[in-house]
Amino acid sequence: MSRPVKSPLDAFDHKILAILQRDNTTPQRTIGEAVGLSAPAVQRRIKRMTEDGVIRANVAVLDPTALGQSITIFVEVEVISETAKQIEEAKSQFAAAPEIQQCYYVTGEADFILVIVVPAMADYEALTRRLFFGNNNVKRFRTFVAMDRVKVGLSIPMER
Amino acid sequence: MSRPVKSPLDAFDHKILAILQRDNTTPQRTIGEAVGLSAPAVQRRIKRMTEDGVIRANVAVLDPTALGQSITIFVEVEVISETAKQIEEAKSQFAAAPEIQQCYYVTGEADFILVIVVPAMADYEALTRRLFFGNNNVKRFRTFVAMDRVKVGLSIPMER
DNA sequence: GTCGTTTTGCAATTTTGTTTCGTTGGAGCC
DNA sequence: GGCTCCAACGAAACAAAATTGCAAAACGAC
Repeated sequence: MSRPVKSPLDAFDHKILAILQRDNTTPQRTIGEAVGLSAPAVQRRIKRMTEDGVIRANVAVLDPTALGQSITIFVEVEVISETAKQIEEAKSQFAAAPEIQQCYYVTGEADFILVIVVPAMADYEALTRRLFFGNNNVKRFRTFVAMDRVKVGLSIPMER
Repeated sequence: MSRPVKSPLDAFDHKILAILQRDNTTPQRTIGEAVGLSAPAVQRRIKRMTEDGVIRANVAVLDPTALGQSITIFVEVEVISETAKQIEEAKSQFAAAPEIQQCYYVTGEADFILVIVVPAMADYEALTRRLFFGNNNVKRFRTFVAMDRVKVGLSIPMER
């Protein structure tokens, strides 16, 4: 972890972020016009927010079906022992699996919720054997197969 | 919507995509060196894949906590009637809510799984009133609050 | 009001993206 | 084989965007 020495974000920053999280290929000059700043000013703000960790990454979003990775699966995992050590172990194990796109540690009837993308059911089966059946701290897991990815994004709504 | 006339992706394309989905600010020249192509060749491939819809978007990933949107919530929704019309209605309703980042139509004990990000619990409560209690086709919903976003991404594993 | 700090805009520079164009390599055909 | 056609390539020229340096304006503290 680096050092997130956050300066507060003002209205300019919010507008810039709103644009970038929709399309980060937008030229700084265009952003500048949209928010009422010069291109260098925009650039400095982007740099600052990147260093502060407000902007975590700049990525291309791909279509899974175009890559033969057409199955999306949700899994609720319930563990047996919830000691700090065991939880950390589970977290790092889940984080390390490339098929696992998202992993959350949650309250409620489950302990972890995973979002998994695989080419075929056989791959998911192999994954369950490795991650769940091969882990004796996993009490139970429930699988949900996505029939339709109605909406997929990481965009954060920005009011103002 | 244009026409996604997909050409098959070769090994070069895969390598390029792998780089772009990790960091799409990587210069084309650098990508070219990494994959063994010239910058224009890389540029043409990126353009083609964008037109074909393989590359869906280019976005900045923001840190929700830096924006005061610190609560991530999962919801499993079960509906009463599963006619095509009702399902479509639910889909468009969920897709329209900005707080809902992801929505999947799934098989299993639930019908929909939602990933929601809100500033505070009060906002989620308001949302439940609007979306679930205000919709008489919703039979039941289960809420999971994320204590830790262990891993969050949309990166698709690319073998080869 | 004055000083010091911060942030800005402009202009010059550097880097990156894009287009042009001539060449190469392969598929299909005579 | 020899031929054309087509698709993709790379080198170089070109256009656009990002980045840097610097002086001026805006903001705060005193």
